[in-house]
Amino acid sequence: MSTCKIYTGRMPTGSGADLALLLLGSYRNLVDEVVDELARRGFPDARPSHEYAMRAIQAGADNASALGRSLAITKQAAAKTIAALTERGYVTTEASPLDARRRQVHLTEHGLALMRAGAAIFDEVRARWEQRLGAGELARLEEQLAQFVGDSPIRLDAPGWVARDQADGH
Amino acid sequence: MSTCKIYTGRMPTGSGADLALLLLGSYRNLVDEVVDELARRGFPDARPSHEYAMRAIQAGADNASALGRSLAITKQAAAKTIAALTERGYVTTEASPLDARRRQVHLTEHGLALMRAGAAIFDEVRARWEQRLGAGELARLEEQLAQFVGDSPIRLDAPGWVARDQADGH
DNA sequence: AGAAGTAGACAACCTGGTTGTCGAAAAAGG
DNA sequence: CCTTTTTCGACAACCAGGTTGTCTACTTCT
Repeated sequence: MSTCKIYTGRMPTGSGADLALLLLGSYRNLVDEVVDELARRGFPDARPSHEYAMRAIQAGADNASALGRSLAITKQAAAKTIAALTERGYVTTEASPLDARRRQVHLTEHGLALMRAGAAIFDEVRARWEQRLGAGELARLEEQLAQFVGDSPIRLDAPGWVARDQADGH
Repeated sequence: MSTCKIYTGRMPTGSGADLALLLLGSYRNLVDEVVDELARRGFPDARPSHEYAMRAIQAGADNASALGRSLAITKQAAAKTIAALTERGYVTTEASPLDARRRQVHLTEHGLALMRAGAAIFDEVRARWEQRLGAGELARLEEQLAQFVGDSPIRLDAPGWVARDQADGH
């Protein structure tokens, strides 16, 4: 509890570095909450990156190379992701009849269930934010953020943060 | 150029998952810009995590254990960070005269220069955002984000994203 | 003095990425 | 039709930034 914070609340709203911390912190809070709730609802091994990868698969990136392109990562990394998803039973692969090189990926029922649960929880959390801010305010915030994001592909090579409680070694 | 995007702009502002992507994307855009500019200004090996670690060091976390507590990571990870900073010449360590176990860390002139440059660039980017949004708007946005962050310590175990151009293997 | 706690080092490991190389299959083009 | 080029996926080695667990040296508390 006494972990002193790198950013100790209510800062004077001015420094660019703090703005970055605010953005990162908000993201983390949102995502951590979703991951925790997902674990509680029977998906203890779901990681943020899985969600995004499965979205891309659902949207048509049904093989390693395409998934890599879609996620702006290498096909090798994409293949690893697919392997992880397969291990956990969220997707299956099979040989493509059209192209003997391809291994075609698609979601299992379990995978679809994860996506439904994930989307629902995301929306719940967003609804809580909306309640705190007011509907118009949140929409405005999203619009403003969208301006900064522009049309740049969002790279989510953000890795390991599962928000496990940090118990310092022994 | 044809990397299809996971989030293709102007989304309808409603889904919680997209909100997460907006936050992450904004953060990445901001930080990538700073890292790039830092490289251009003579700090080609500066990583986002360095900035944050050095801030904590400057704020008094002048040994591995303290730095770990400050950053909410293990002391081992903190020691690795200190090693990386030392390698790059941003900090030096010396034995503490008061406590023979401790290795006291402090910033070098080069490290201070990095921090000055980093802060300046961060502020420049923020100023550009402010210009686009209007001063009041950005302040409001920051305030709203601060509400979501609350007083939770911001964990920045976000790792490897340096936004290097993704050239797919051969 | 002795017990308990803390600082840091070392080793092994994990995750989500990265190169680079390769063989097999498909597509393009003479 | 045969050759060249491209693409897909696999394998191996590596890296960054974390994690545990174990261990020794030093401090502090009683």
